[in-house]
Amino acid sequence: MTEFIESIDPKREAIVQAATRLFLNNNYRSVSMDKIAQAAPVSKATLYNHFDSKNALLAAVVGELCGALLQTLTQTLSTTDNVAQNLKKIAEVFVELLYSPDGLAMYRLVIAESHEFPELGQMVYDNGAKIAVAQLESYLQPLNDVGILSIANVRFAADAFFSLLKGELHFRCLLSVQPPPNEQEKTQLIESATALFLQGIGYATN
Amino acid sequence: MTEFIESIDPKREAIVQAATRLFLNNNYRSVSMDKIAQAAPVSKATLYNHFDSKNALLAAVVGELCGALLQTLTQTLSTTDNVAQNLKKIAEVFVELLYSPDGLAMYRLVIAESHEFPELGQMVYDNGAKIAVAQLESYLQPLNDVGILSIANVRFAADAFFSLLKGELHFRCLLSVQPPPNEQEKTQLIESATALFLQGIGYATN
DNA sequence: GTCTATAGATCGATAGAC
DNA sequence: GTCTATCGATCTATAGAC
Repeated sequence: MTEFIESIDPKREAIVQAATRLFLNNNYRSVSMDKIAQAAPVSKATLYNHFDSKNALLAAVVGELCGALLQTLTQTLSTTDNVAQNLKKIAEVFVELLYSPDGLAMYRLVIAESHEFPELGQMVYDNGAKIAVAQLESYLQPLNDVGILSIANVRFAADAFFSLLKGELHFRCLLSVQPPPNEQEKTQLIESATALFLQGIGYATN
Repeated sequence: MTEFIESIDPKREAIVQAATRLFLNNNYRSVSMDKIAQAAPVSKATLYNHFDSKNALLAAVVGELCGALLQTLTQTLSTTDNVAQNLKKIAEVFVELLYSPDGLAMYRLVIAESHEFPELGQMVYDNGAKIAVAQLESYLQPLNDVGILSIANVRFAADAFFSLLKGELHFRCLLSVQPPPNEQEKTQLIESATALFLQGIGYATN
């Protein structure tokens, strides 16, 4: 059995952290390598010793963000048999991620750059939405088989649940038209979305 | 009665058109004023004679795009009394806009820049999603009052319908993870979303 | 590996002739 | 209004000392 020892390079870590903060808080294009080096703080030569290019640094940043994202999404859930309760638990994790300042910033960052840098989009999708939808799908499928739910297309239904949670509110937040929702607004969103979804897939709440 | 005569400046028109094409096809930051002037084609001094800055040019571009957007969204609809049919008509217009190459590109452009340029987000929201949701809301409200529908929150329901149409598919397209849907896929999306929505708001299809 | 210093290109914006 | 030419700043990336 081989043992993997992650050697942690403190300079590299500092660079990635500084770059992450700058990329999320500002536009990728408006952040220069000088600013990143200054914020780390390291010299620019050191920066280029660890990362071949600015694009490579962005890939590393998004990669590490995806790691954290994946860890949050795959945390265990669903301990009760109550479908509505379990859906709300899933919703809470998702909504917390989606409307967090970093979550919104990552969304903006990746959407802006994925057109000229497709690997980014693939990475975020595979470690985010894809996992979430697959999890919900594998939760709904057996319930549908047994007849507790009556869903025509389970895959579409799983998509739909997250879409309802995203909603136009998420769009407004991305456009900086309104600030992220507070706890009360998030709870209300989850309630409304869950209710419409459950009725939409033929589950009678009571 | 005063008559307004729009004097059309061909140079200005050429600049806006060239800038629109470049901004939509590439990242705003990676498009230089030199490239825009070259594509128009005009000299850079002429460009700055018509627009004070690159940001002002972006505002003009997005403003004109919003004009076209608004015109498409406010086109008359709903001639039949069939709720499902009317929803599908609304959905068709919305989906066509949302997944068109220019629609996706505009989405990317505005999301990327609205954080450092909030007027952009406000403009697009006021002339796009806001109008669409308001229209659907004013269509659903009387039906709900009469009891044909049983919606707890009409505003949320209107939001929800467009969210279902957007769905994770839109996210994947934005991330360049998959190409925009073809006609068949769009029709299927509209069918699935409408069905789930109608059942979710308590409308019995038959 | 890490630093200082700088190359070489390109950026947004402007001056001055016509 | 439109052009050519260019300014000063800033960008990504690298060279060379230690």
